[in-house]
Amino acid sequence: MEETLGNNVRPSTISEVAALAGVSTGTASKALNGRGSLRPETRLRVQQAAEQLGFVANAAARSLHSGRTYTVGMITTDSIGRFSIPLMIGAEDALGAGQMSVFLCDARDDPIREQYYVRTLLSRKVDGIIVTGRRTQARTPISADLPVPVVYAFISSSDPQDCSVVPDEADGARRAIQHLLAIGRRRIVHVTGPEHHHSVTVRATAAAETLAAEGLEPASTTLYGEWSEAWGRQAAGILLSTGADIDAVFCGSDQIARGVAEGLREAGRDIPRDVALVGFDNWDVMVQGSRPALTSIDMDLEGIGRTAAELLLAAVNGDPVHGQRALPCRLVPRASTAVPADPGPRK
Amino acid sequence: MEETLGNNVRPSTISEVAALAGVSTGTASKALNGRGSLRPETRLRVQQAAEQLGFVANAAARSLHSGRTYTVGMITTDSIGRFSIPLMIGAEDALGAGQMSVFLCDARDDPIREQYYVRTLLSRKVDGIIVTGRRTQARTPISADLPVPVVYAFISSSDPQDCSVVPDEADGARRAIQHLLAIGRRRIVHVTGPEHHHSVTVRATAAAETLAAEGLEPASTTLYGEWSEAWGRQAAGILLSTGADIDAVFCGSDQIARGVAEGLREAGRDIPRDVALVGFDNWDVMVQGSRPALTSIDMDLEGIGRTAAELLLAAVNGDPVHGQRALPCRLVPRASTAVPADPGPRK
DNA sequence: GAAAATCAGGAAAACGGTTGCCCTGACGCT
DNA sequence: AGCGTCAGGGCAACCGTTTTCCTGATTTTC
Repeated sequence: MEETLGNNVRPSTISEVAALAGVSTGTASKALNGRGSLRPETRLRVQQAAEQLGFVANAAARSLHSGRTYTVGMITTDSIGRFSIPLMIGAEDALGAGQMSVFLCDARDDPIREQYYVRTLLSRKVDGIIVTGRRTQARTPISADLPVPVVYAFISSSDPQDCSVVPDEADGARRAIQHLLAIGRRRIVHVTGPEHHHSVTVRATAAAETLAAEGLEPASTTLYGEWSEAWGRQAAGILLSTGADIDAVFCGSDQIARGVAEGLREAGRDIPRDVALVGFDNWDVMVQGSRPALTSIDMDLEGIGRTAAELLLAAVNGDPVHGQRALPCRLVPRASTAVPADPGPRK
Repeated sequence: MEETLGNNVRPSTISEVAALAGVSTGTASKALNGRGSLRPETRLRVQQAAEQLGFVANAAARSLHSGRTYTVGMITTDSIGRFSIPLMIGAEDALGAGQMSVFLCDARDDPIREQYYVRTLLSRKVDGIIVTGRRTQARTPISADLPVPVVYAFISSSDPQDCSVVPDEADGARRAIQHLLAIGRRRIVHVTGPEHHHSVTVRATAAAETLAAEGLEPASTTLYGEWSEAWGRQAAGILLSTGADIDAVFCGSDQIARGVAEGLREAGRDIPRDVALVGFDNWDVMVQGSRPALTSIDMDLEGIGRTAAELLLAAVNGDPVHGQRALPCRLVPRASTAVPADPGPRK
């Protein structure tokens, strides 16, 4: 009863195909791979036999001979999270198109686990490894002298010789400020995350420089806090209570921006009329849930994943790229910076 | 310059190890795997040679012989999303502990892609396949008569003989209602997602039945809408304008609950004093961002992923389990149902 | 001290597929 | 008729590892 259904359940081998087609295994192989010189009729006969048996070549056996596995490992250093997913999607996209399969390894920020995974991946003879993680800050390389190419995505390697693909966060901050300037705001303040976070300092610095380049000063000292909505609400309170004269806030994350939006709105400030707001990350659920919808900076994580995968493929094919590549960000305009004069953000 | 660093870069084979240790490859294999009868001294010599060369056994060659690859495929039917991640983490957890590696396949809801991936996985001779997806609704099996076991996680297969692990959503709804009853609420209404969504009907039915079992009727007809905060806010407006006399709302998702919370709060209603609120999903960013923090139903997605992986491992080891397994939900109490009398939710 | 038992390790055959080389036979040419 | 050419397809080596079988050598046993 159990297995009444199964007929072609047992995977068949090329010798069975060959036998059915009445040829040798070598000939069968050539027929299926379009090699050698065979009569079209023979080729067809083998193909039909393979079809009939549901034959699928054993990748292990094949790779044993070719040395290539068409497989890569993807190590995410901290648990698979909001940032890792788009990166993985992007990478998987580019690799899948290249007929590669992906080994998923979640190292959970544990170096031991990570080394274990590297070892496993090497035993599986992956053609390459992609390392991703939550923070853009540089990390120590996963291992020196690996027999396969490695590309870091989002996270970067502290070894400048390693290939890393990261978002140009300074570019993102610059775009945010320039956008606010473009809609006529001049009294701009920056509310962001923890002061010692790499992304925070990069973005804050770029924001300040962009203002300075226009001969402007921040409307208030930059507010550092946590990556949370609660901090955003608190920051709004601070801005209101100090009576700072502001007409725009650039936030270090969408969550913070959403908190700021709530805080300001509840105090009767209109967004964007009184205060325009720009977030960072372009996290759909935050930018859409916020009232009004948030203008935000998109780091194009999927693009980063895709680029990393493409560079890895290039390296696998003997064209290694060294050093860090920073990909530009994109500003996505929404209601929180839609000025009255403007009929609204373009679709 | 390029490769000055690499010394042990080329992966070494067991015959190199054997040569270095002065034994045959067979003996080297035995030494490294603890097989056969060898002099301790010989064993050690081989191990040191392997260490020195950084030898890692080629998994392809090994699996060619053993027939096992210690590899499973994980197909996520719709794009890797909020639901798939915890599932994947759970599965990866259970599999990693079992020394298995995971092939990640994102089929993006495309049947063609899915079949392509199944084929690829079979060619890679995975020991089994886990299928996950966003909806809990049953789906057609990925393929009939596969030579390897398949387990569905979160999503379920329409073939009752297939092994599926799903959340017991009715149980979740029951817990939500019982919790509200336990804190003394009697005039309860259900606000949820699209009427024809499988999860929606299951939860709504269970909620109504639980109320009925207590001899209660819903305080208002169930409100069906979208899975969004905006709909939650709108629903709050409807409840307020119809003047329904309610003291609790059970929502079909945390996003809806958050919207309801905002809507009610802005109308001056106090949560939980006037109206208690329970969400569904226990999505951290929503339950924490909401004011007050949301009591929610947790489907234990990680547990589902883990269980699915465990069942798959069992099947791989010759202990197949058929049919559907529904895992209970868990209510996570937070401020939105913390009644004044109660000193607050237990940590 | 010889036969038997035990131990250590080597040789070789798998696993499944690919590929270079070689053989065979048909055909065309002189 | 005899030779060369070439298409078609078989043979066998090889990829890296495991495992079975087997052979010497050593130890045990009577």
